[in-house]
Amino acid sequence: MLDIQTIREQPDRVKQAMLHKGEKETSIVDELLVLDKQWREAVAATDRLRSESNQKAKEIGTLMSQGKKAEADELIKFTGESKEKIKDLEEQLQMLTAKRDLLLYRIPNLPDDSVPVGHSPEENLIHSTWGEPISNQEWRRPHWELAEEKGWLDFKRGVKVTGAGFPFYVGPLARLQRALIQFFLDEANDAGYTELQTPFFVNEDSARGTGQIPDKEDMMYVVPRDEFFAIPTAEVPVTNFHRDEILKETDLPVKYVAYTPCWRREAGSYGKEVRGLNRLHQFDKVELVHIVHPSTSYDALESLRSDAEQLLRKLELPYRTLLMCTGDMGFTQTKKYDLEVWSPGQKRWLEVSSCSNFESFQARRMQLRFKNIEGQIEMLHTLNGSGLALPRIVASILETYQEPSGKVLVPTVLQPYMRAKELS
RNA sequence: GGAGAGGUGGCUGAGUGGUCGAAAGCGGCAUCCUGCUAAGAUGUUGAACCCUCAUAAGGGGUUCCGAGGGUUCGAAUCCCUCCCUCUCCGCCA
Repeated sequence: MLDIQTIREQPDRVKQAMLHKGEKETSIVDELLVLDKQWREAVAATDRLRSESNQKAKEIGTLMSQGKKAEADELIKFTGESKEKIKDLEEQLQMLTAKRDLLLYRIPNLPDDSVPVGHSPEENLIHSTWGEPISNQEWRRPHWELAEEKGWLDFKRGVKVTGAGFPFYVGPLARLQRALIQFFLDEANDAGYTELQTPFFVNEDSARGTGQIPDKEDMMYVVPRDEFFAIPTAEVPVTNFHRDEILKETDLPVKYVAYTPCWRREAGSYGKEVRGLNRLHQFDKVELVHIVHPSTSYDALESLRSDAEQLLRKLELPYRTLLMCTGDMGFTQTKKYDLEVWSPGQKRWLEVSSCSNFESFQARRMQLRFKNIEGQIEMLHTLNGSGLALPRIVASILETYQEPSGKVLVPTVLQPYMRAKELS
């Protein structure tokens, strides 16, 4: 959610940003400003009347204690009448607030000036590439073929037990995942992140805090009986950790890492894109979150990206980093990098991390603030990025470390965790 | 899951219908004092929103005593629903 102040003062800048983010209409900005004006007038009117009524109610108390019943009765008549009026005004105000907020929630975050303007994925900027993507090796098989043949991945039983998109990882592959999680967490700890183990279910307030509801409600699994949501990413519990809190400036920056499973309904996904481990309903992910002083959030974004990139480098998996253009980066971000790992068996890039700055967009919604050295209260900036999402890393390892014989080697950094040099 | 108790400001904790945004203590901050590892004195000290205003300082107003409703001219105080905490029982890794 944007600061209403920004919209009041720079409506044209907001409209421009909306167009750059691919919105077709900017008229809601004007609608919002009209409503905002009405809302403020209504607030003023309500407050004035209430003030008057409060004043009189106090006098009644005094008069009563002095035994001046007749005078008190007259005032009671007056306050009794204003009570009705206040009720009407309050109803009006509530309606205006709801309408205003509805529009406010529909206005996207403003892209940073360093973000390329564009409307399609083709306009994303290739920020950098690392390693040599393997091509011309037709013998390399996609991970699902190899892994199912070896019995390391069991989709069929996953379907039997739960449904599509809930595979079993068996033996070496289960251990590879555990090794990756451990490796990612250890690296993050070394880089100064505080590890959190979080709830895997959250309540409605938390889902709203990070913006999963109202608009992305359909992505989450719901536990109706207890009104919980299965988390679609650790971002939800981790960022909500400090919801409604005022941190001290001296505590900043705050950096968290958390491993969690993630559940996503992924309604509407199908076909080649979702083969094998490419897209699942349940997957594991290690998530990095920064909560920082507003003046440092863009430096934090670079450091977050670099932390995630280091993991791929240590795993020796060729990857590229994209700077997402305005139209491809989503509603809540001001700047976003995607990390894509090369999948030589599928001959395509797979997104394994997405590092974003939200500035105060999430923080405002969550009332996540800090008290600065002068004692004033300001919104914090939040950032997050995957470090990293497991299934596509596993896919890429199965294809990159594959040998013509079908043997799969273990990346050097994982060998101590796996206590083995190859998967078997 | 059953029975009981309770949820007040950064913390402890008073307050059971009117002058209570809330006593007191602790903590924090500021100043002063003291030459000794910290003590004392004085003052100050919650948040959100609206208006005023030079996007200053300051001022005015409204709301917030777990959350949401209700009763009342008036609610931290009374009633209802929900959430949470504690104690006992039950169950359980």
